[in-house]
Amino acid sequence: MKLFNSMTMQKEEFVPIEAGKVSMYACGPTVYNYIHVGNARPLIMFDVLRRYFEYRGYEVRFVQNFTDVDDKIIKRANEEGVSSGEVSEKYIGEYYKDVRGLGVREATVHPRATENIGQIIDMVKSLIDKGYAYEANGDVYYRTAKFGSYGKLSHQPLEDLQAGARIDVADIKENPMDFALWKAAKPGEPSWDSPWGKGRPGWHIECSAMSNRYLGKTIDIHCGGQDLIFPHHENEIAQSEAANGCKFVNYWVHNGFISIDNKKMSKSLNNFFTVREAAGAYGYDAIRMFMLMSHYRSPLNYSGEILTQADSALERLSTARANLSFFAENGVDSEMTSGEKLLAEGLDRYRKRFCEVMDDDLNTADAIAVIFEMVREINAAVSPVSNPTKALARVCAAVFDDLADVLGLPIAKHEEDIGAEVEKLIEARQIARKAKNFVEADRIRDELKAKGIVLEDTPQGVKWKRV
RNA sequence: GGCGCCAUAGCCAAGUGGUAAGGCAGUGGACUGCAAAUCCGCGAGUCCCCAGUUCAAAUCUGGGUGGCGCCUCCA
Repeated sequence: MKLFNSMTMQKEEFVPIEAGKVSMYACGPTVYNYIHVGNARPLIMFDVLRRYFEYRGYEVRFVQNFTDVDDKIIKRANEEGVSSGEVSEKYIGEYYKDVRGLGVREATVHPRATENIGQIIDMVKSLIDKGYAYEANGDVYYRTAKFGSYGKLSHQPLEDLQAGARIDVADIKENPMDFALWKAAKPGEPSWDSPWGKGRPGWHIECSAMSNRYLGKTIDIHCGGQDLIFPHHENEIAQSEAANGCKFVNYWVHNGFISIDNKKMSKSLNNFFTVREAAGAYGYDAIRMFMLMSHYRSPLNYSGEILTQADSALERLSTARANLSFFAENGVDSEMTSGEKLLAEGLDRYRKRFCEVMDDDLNTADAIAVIFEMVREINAAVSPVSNPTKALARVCAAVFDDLADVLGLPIAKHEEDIGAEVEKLIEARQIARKAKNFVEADRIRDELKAKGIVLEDTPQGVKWKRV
């Protein structure tokens, strides 16, 4: 499999540190608000990356943290007159609701910064001991000038970064580019005891400490949004490599942004839609489909129109899958015909093509195209006209489900019970149809449609679906 | 100023040297009592523009134009 590595800026063949295993770290949310649609992209895309590794037989250890102590959380807590712990607890809960709705599986571990203060302090101490950090008025800063390759991920030498940096005259830092590892406590803030007095961790050190604790000194893949490259990921490299004396990450994988009216969706521009809002209007499923339909590194413009398009596309897949369930129940009860056997065997080529495109830097847009092509063939073969066997419908469903599961495509696989009352109406309509009483038949169909149930007549029986 | 990204049909979007995938929308036909769904068919002659390399360029090179991002908390 090839992945685009932001460090080398090219696609590279993925070679795991340990055969058959993958360690992945993703920077998780700072929990002071609902997540927005832009935040959902890495969650969904790296969930797909993880699922695909598993599909290919890897054992994946995936760690995603919660930043649950931070200026913004404290600010929010003060505004609402509650503790910062209450704020983070609330939004961790809301995060899980959205993530479940989006079909994102839970990580192997979801560590919290506040559960790792000891590890963080140890790492800061180690950096001071090695000369990579210094204490100033209860704060501890990273000495960027000491880390020779600072800037290697963002491909900007330290001098260029300094040229663009604003310089605070009263700054206690040795260098404007130095960043805080530990912040001295201010009154009313959550704090922990440390060798430098009471304080709390800086943002960047959390991820270094947690990836080290849960995944080890060197990890296979570190992922996140492109806007984390600088300074966050750059700083993680400086911290981890200085403290551990070895390479931090083998593959840096970054997703592109979601924009609105061609401007980056961001909290600072206040041009974002929360996942909750978008899901309310178009459904969680449409959001996931929207993300999957393009490559994870491409810029993606959010609009209501495209979410509607994504939902329509998904509807076609859901209909096809429901059709397979229908014929698995109502198909011919015999062995597959020779023609069907041939078709069933041919389905493997879709599986193969699916893997080929996914192997090429996780090309989910192509992967979806492969599924659509497969669906076209299946729809033709498993239809009222072809009168297929149950066996064929089941084989098609199995392949369909396998591929859909890799992408986490939200496709309902099993129809729930329709209810006795509706079944009676469907039966009454069938009697009316047989008697050529189409006025009555259409009346019943309209009645059910008003209840959100759409009927389709086939020689094999009446199909229904909720809309 | 430094670094980087993007430009393909009405809309979304793959494709990085060899006759332009896929989806949404639209439209013609088949099927249906009528529908719905489905299947078959139809749409890019400037793949932003110009020049170059090549037997061959959406794809490579150079130069434009337009848009975006990072350099500051941000997925």
